[in-house]
Amino acid sequence: MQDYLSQLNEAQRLPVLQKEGPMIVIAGAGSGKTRVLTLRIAYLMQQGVDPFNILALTFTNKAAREMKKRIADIVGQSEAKNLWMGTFHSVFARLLRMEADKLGYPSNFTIYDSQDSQRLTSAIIKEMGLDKDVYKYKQIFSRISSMKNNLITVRAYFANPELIEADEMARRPRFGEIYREYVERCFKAGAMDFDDLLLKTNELINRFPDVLAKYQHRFQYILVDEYQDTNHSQYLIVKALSDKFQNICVVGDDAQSIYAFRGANINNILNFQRDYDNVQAYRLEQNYRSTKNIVEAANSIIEHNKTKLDKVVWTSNTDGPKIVVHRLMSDAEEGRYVASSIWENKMNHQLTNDKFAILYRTNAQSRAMEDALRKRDIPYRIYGGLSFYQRKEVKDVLSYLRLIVNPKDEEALKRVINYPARGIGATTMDKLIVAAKQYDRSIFEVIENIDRVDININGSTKTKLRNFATMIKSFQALEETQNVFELTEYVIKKSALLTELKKDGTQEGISRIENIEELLNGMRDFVEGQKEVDEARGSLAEFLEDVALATDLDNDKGDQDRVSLMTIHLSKGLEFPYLYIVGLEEDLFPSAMSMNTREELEEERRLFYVALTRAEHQAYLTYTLSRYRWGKLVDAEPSRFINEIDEKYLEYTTPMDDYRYKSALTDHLWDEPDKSKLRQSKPKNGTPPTVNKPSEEQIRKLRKMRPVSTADSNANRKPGFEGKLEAGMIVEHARFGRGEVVNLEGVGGERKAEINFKVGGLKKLLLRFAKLDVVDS
DNA sequence: CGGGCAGCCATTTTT
DNA sequence: TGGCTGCCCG
Repeated sequence: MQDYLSQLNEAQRLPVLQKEGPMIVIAGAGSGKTRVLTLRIAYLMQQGVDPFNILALTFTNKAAREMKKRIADIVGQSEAKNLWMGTFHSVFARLLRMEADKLGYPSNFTIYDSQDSQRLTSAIIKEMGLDKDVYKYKQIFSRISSMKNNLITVRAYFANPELIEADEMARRPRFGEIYREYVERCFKAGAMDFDDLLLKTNELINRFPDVLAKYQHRFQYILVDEYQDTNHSQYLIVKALSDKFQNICVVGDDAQSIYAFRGANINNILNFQRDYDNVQAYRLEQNYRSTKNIVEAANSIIEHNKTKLDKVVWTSNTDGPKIVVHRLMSDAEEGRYVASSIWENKMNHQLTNDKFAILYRTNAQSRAMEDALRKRDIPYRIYGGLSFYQRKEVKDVLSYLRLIVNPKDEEALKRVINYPARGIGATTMDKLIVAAKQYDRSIFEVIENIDRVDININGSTKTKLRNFATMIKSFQALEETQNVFELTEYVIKKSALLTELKKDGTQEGISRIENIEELLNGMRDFVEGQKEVDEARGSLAEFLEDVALATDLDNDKGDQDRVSLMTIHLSKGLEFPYLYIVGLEEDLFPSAMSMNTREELEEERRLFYVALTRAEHQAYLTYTLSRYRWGKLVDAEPSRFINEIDEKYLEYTTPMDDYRYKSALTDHLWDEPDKSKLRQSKPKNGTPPTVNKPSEEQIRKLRKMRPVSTADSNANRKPGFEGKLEAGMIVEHARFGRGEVVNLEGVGGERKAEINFKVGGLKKLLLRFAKLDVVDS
């Protein structure tokens, strides 16, 4: 242990050695906070604290696993395995299983993932006969979620006239009813959604003081990682549990708070010192991860934020190369640039693929990168998007299993009752749902009692229903004796699911079967793992819980040597020697949807800060002048964030030659109103890229950003041109010839001139495209 | 009831 | 552009 402690710097050692009392560790990016947390826990155990009395909450399961492993290395596996460590969701799911009966839930309750939740919301909206264009299920569900995260139960909602009025104003007066039905349906299905895992925990400790006392006593030492990303519900749980002993240690970085959109409250970390008495505050400011250039560039970004704690991250690492900024014409070209840059770096520095990561703001951006990497035969792995367990075929299998554990699980039932097709269609389902409501039973119970229920379903359909119920019950019987792997193999055969998939001989069909095989492999590993740990928890139920709470990142077996592709959100906590941050464009990053308030923009900026601080050695920033969005080619402007980095850390590498364009190819682009042609003219991969002329404004910006360029003189246009244009001027257009400017409108990149051409007549041209020369003013 | 087709919507981020 | 829903016909 002493060995480990001696590896820490002074700032890191203090929070490790302070055994008791509330403390906050403000940990800058790359400052070794995981080490502090790990060693703090190990140290506590070495000081005689029972691991059963330590609760450590992390942001991802993967983080928990890794930390547990490191602790095991220090104190031994047998001790470490008794730690309560995991995400909020997994820890409290486990706790709720033990206490479920108090809340009227079965201990084998199902966990609805967000897809289940959204489907249920959608079904309710439909059943209530509401207009789906007014009541958009995603929006409605996200409001339900935010209610829950703020502990506004259905009852609290109806007791709050302001909330009701807000929904009336938003023209969705029946939100409250949807909310109520949603909650009831979940309860009847024996299901909790993600937010329930926190909400019900709160309910449990509020309603049952003895239960609270029990867990306060159990969790004498509490540690919370990534505290800046906790929401109100999580905050309250931590507050309540730590209230008795006040041995609470929270770690985080306000500059990396990026989950406000899902209810995270940055004030939790900003106000921590007000919430507890005699808080010890520690700061970890030395960065061990990145070069000086990267650290200081990141500092210069976050400087632009108003809301932040006082902290200066520094490093004694070398300067390292400057951050490369590169402009491209299109998203496809951006992909090619990144791929070839990775390839060059690999060659020049003898690097493996796993030294590289590509980060983007939205999942949709991955495609261009994938295409380019594939063309160069660079292996990659995409994180996020659909997790493995959310793929249709995998979820179908899991739904059968869920039904075995909990036949009341409505969402699982709806998925599989007619897949593979067994003649139980929508009409029958509707009738069953109505009957379930009428008898106040689950759908499965109605099916089980189909002969005793007054229901308008014909005889042959009833038989089909009976067969279905019998099949599920036979699976249940088998669960007693078989492990997850064996059971699942049996289920996919008996349910005819495998046969159904085999019918489809297409590439996708084959890959579906492969995915199911993969699932089975995972199950085999799980079964093996269980034998080792000898944890006697119900293994199917436990498997399903792991799966429900697993993220894509968790599923990573750290396999092979691949380039990582992921959203910036997912990259939090990771690090890569070579990092590409792509799509640095206004409206994309920062996102057009997050620029309405200062708070939103600051969160985007923190996101950029997180992105850049993932880089260890070299970072690349790219942006394009146009990109496909919603299947349409749209113009783009460089992100303001590029300008916010102090220039001295940047190197602009875009050659000015890019601006040369072939007029034959692009002539028709000059008449702006018809943008559709622009789309059609987009060359396929492999042909020389069409080059859109950048706007004067863009050129000006680039100039400003690139003081030492020699290529500037090659620019074929005078800057600031559009500003000089006035009504009455005579101009010459490359294609339309001479004309007189009659009117000007718009600003910046949107500025247009109305010109009366001698030959072509009156036309409106976007100045950023129009190639005009002033002939006479 | 099932399959096929057409039209619609979507892209901000996720436990 | 692509994935999903809803409608229509067999």
